[in-house]
Amino acid sequence: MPTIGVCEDQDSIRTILVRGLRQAGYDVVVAHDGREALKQLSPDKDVSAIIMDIGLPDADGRDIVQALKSAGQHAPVLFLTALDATHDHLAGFAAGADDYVTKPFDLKVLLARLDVLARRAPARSLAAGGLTLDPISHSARTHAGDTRLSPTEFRMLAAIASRPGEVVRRRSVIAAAWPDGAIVSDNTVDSFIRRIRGKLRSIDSPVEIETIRGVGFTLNTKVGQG
Amino acid sequence: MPTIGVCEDQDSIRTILVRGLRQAGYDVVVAHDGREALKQLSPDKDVSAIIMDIGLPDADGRDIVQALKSAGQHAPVLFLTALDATHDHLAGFAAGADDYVTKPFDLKVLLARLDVLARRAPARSLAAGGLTLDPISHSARTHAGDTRLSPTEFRMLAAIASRPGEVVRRRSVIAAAWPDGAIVSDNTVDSFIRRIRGKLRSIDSPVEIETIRGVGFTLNTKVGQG
DNA sequence: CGTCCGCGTTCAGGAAATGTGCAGGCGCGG
DNA sequence: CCGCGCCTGCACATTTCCTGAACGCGGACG
Repeated sequence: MPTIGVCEDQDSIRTILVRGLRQAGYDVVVAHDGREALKQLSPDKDVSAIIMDIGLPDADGRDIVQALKSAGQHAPVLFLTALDATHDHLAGFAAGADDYVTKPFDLKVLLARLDVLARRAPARSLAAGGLTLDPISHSARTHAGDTRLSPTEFRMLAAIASRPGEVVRRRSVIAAAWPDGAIVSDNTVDSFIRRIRGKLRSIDSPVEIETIRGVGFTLNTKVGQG
Repeated sequence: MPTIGVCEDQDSIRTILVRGLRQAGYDVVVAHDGREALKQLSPDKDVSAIIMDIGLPDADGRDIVQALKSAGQHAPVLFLTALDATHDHLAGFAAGADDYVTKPFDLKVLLARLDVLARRAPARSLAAGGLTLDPISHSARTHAGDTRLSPTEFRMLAAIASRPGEVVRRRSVIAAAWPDGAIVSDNTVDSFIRRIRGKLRSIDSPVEIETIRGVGFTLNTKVGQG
């Protein structure tokens, strides 16, 4: 579920990275050069960490990182580069690196280092109108307490709560909560919605799931509450 | 003035570290072995980061770190060791490392990495209250007594207890308790969890291992207890 | 050399949580 | 007033986990 940004111009390395990250369960945003990185990794993009090459064709990766940071992108950065000298390391950290790995690199070790960075990043708890979702423990919390959701329940609720006010179609809910291509009857979705509603009620949630007949669901703040 | 904890048994290296750190403007707390580290770096000591050797004379540095973390010491940890193999790196990160540097090392680079760690505010308050792990004797202690754990049992418990409140995935548990690449059936993990639970019960532990179905395990304070 | 014991592993059975979907009724919208 | 879509309560299948026990391997020990 967490997303990693990758900026690397060499095809072979980029492929290894992307494949490894996906296999490890990350979503990946890819950029092939600095220009693209500035767009793909802009501060509004929600990435947990960034892997940045230094020797890009159109810019110095360190400059890109500094530009991103000054623009407000605070995700931790891991430089991945062939530059191994002491002053290269120091320059990398001076540019705002959170980690610095030299090529050739060990994919497993890189993933472990990335885990550390992603874990450090402020827990991306999804909050909407007094309801807080904790993706780590699969739980939902309000002022009145918290409740644990099953994996499927949590994915469904997260899909709906991540777009408060908007209407989320049944298709979207299914796509978010079930593996690709899964065949799920509408009735099953309804069943889950019912259970989630029950759990939200049990913790006196200030928001509720509203049904948009014939379309899908939406998250609404309850009347008479905050 | 930030303080750095250093645990290293080799005189030459320890001297270089301490001198370099002092010159860089840090206060330094020194330990020569695991036993001393447990005292000098206890959770009430306010250190910004810890440099830990793995090959200590009286214990494994990784076990020391996990014991410290389960006791509530959440300062970031940098392992400094001669163990360079992939599985050594992975074992280090599985044990809760925030960085991992191999000897021989470049002092300037190490200081730069330390800067990155020390800059981060850990801001954790949770502790596995009432349960103390002793990495030297591989035992767990409460007010009611103590019990010995097998090496695997201890590493599993340490992995879970070193992150109180967080959910530790099965994968992480396996990564922390078994060598890299080991094929461990879920059933085996369950079996160990059961034995650990039994031992915790036998010493009337105020905390217990709770399973998060489909995800992993977490350390919880028992209801009705402190 | 044989025995015992600690340790890691595995199995079978059952319990519990979760995923799925039926049947019937209610209510919204036309 | 009708029909479809949604809600509810329930039953069933499946997955995941717990329990109790046993096995094999190796080291310690006599």
